[in-house]
Amino acid sequence: MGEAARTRAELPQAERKRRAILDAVLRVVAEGGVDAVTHRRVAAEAEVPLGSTTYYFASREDLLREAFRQHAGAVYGSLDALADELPLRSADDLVGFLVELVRRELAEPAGIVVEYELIVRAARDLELAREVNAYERNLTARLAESLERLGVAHALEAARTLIALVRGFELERLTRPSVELADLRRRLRVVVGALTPSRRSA
Amino acid sequence: MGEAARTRAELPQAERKRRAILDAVLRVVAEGGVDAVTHRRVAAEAEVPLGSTTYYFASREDLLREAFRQHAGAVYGSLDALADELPLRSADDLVGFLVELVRRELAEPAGIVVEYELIVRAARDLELAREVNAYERNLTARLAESLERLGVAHALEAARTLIALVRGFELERLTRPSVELADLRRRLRVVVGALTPSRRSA
DNA sequence: GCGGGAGCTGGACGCATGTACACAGCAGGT
DNA sequence: ACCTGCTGTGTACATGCGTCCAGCTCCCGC
Repeated sequence: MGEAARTRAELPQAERKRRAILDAVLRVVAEGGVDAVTHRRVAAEAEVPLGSTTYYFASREDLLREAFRQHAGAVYGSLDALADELPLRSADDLVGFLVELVRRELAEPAGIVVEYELIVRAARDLELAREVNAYERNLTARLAESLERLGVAHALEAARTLIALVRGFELERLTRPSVELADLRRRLRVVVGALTPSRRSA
Repeated sequence: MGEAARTRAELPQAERKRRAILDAVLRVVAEGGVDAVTHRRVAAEAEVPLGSTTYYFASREDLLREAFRQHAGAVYGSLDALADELPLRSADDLVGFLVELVRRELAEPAGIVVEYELIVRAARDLELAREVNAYERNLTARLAESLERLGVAHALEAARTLIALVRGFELERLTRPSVELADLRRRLRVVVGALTPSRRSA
């Protein structure tokens, strides 16, 4: 083994502890917002000693940044899973895909709160903004690729439009849980209809 | 005078101080986020004694809620002002109106940060959520009324779609200031085109 | 002009926080 | 078998917080 693996199976365990801490951060953010992320609270939530949070992460900012990265990874995972389940063959598939994606996110609202909580914070934290940007670019690129395969013109711009629409919906729902997915579906149908030239409304 | 006006011109002065404190809260939120809103920081920013913030407002939540109400009032004001300047006579006017509205908001980015910062917080604060909801309903109703005058079908739903789109754009811009208003204009044109039946794309 | 009381203030208190650091525990080398 | 050095931990400290409240200031009523 190289120099990195100092003791028998040490690094894997350290990595597991790191993950546990980051998961705890995400749970705390979902429950109490970014403000609630304190070393003590996170350590208690992750059931690790107080010193661990400062030992594994340089600062509170570092903690939040890495936690967002972890969240992003989880989102990529569910995106891939959904893409396997619902292949995109037409514009109608696209609407269904996006609605189902949001439906799953809403089933576990922690992720949504985390995402917006950290996006807003990123407006004041340059490093976090970098992380968020990478995430956004990734999402946009994935969607744009699908759109291109569907023959949508200006795929990148169209992807941004759709994401903005979904974001606006989720934001709306954050404070008004009565908004239904059917509303999102209707909006998406209108916009997707306008984006795909082959489809007629009447 | 009635029982309310205890001393000569006392209430006006008290009201002025209240406003000064709320303005200070908005500035602090814009600069450092909701976390940064502490009695000491706000008092310093408003140049009032420390005790004033607890004297005039029951709690930190109360402070934030009322500050949001103040922000909402300011937005209504600029909406009215803009409506006087740019009367809506066609769908093209609508796109121009919304873009100009966002342009003015971006010119003073504090308002945008405040809005999203507090919306996200409202996900965990029921009272604040009530306030935010009233604001959203007001905005939506105003826009819907204009849409109806333009002959747009399902005006309320269309208004929500447009607002979601704008929100998504502003959120995007929060972490990627390079996004241009021209992008928003293009997106709005597509969507408004789809919403207004009388207009053809080609 | 002055007594009284309401509006207002700022210092003090108890508490939670981030961080630093002295030390424990363990594994490998000798 | 001991030494060595590193990973990981819990305690201690300074700081900054929200809140409380004793008392000051100021102005009306007399």
